[in-house]
Amino acid sequence: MASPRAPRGMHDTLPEDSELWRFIRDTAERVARLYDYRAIETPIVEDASVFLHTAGDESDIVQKEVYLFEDRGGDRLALRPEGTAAACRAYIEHGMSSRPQPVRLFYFGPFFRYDRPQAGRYRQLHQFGVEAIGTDSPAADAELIDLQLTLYRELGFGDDLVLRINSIGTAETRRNFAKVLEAHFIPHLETLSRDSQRRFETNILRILDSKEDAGHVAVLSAPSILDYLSPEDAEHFEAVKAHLDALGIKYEIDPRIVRGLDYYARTVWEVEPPGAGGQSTIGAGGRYDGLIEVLGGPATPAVGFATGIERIALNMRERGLGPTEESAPDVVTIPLGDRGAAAAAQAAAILRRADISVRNGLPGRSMKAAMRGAGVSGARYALIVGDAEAEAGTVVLKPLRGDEEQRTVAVADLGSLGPSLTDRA
RNA sequence: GUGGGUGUGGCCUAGCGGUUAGGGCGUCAGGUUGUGGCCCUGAAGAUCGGGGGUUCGAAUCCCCUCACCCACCCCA
Repeated sequence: MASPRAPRGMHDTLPEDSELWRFIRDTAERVARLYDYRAIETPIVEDASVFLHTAGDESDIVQKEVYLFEDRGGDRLALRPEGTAAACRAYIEHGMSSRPQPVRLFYFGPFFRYDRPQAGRYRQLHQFGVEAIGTDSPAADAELIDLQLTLYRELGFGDDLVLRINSIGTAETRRNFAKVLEAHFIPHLETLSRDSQRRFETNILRILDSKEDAGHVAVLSAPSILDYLSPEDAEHFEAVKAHLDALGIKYEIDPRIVRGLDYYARTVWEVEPPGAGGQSTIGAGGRYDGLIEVLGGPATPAVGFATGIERIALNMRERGLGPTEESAPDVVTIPLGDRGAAAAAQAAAILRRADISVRNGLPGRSMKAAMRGAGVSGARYALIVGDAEAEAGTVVLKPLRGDEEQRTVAVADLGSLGPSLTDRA
């Protein structure tokens, strides 16, 4: 019988990968706190309506990408496909509108989308997301972008990442703009790709984003949504740009960035590595001024972004970024004989209390094999404990690097040796 | 959902109709009596993703299927 495997599109994070992951997570949380954002954890499962109503029941997202199930009590639940709606649900549920606004939140965790896996796209994915709920200030948009870029910088990315921003106004703006696009594309419909012809019916804004027709004259000459913004929206966008300029943040304005869902408003942005194609966006954000209301809360403007950890890790590996040192214990014990094994375990306990990491060698191996293991481990010291040492209440401390001589140490003195046995600062 | 590529011990991989299916890494054990990382020797470990066919004979050819990868679609 075939052994079970991890579900399609879902992966194990092995010890050798977890080092990088922990670095990313620690850095993300550190940066978020630098901006005074605080962690929120929401359930991995939500009432299905949290995601279905917000995304719109007819969208592809809901139709095929949400993991839906009924629990034993008959409740309709969904594995969370994203974090923003869940954070908003919590904001409403806990009356956070009566806290000082905006409420600044961040989260880091797994999300689930029933997609066909490919490079940088998985069914279980991890995101770090940051939300500022309860403000329509363009300064908040800029703060989130700044935070996001600071994170990438702290992770070691250079300034070659491309930030593209756009404003998509309100749902009404987009409805009007769709009509303009319709009129623009109708004469060219015949010469556009099949895909674009389909998009003409389903989501005309996405024709602008078509890979196939990227060079098509009709796409190149298409009107820009920026010319159809309301005066207030245009002013807001100008303010966002001014804040970015003040922060010294470079950006490209890309009127082809669109978001289909109604609750999006005004600013949207994406960050991607230069020259990359395919599933390359490593993080995207935007304003969702209508979402809280859709979820049954008070009309509340908000802005946020989320960034994919797998894609960050992918890019970091390509660039050779992240922690380089393999993790190794400070000390490996080499027990010889039964009494030695008992004494070695006791010595290990003393060292650990002094914050020295110790791999306690298990008895039964030849000394040669045990020493070989200690050498391969990368540890700084081997601690040899045989019956003779056990008898005398001592251990032999042998440096594994450098040419320092080994010495015999009283067990009682091990604790005070403390810091001298570790690399750590 | 659509299209393409790949599938040999834990990992990388040779073999492409007749081989005891070979190698490297890793693992484990030895290299004399209590001392390592290199080196040497040995061992365990694959029936070649799964199923069905063609053939005297298949890891090697054909069909189906599954998985992975890549691209499209979509991307909250």
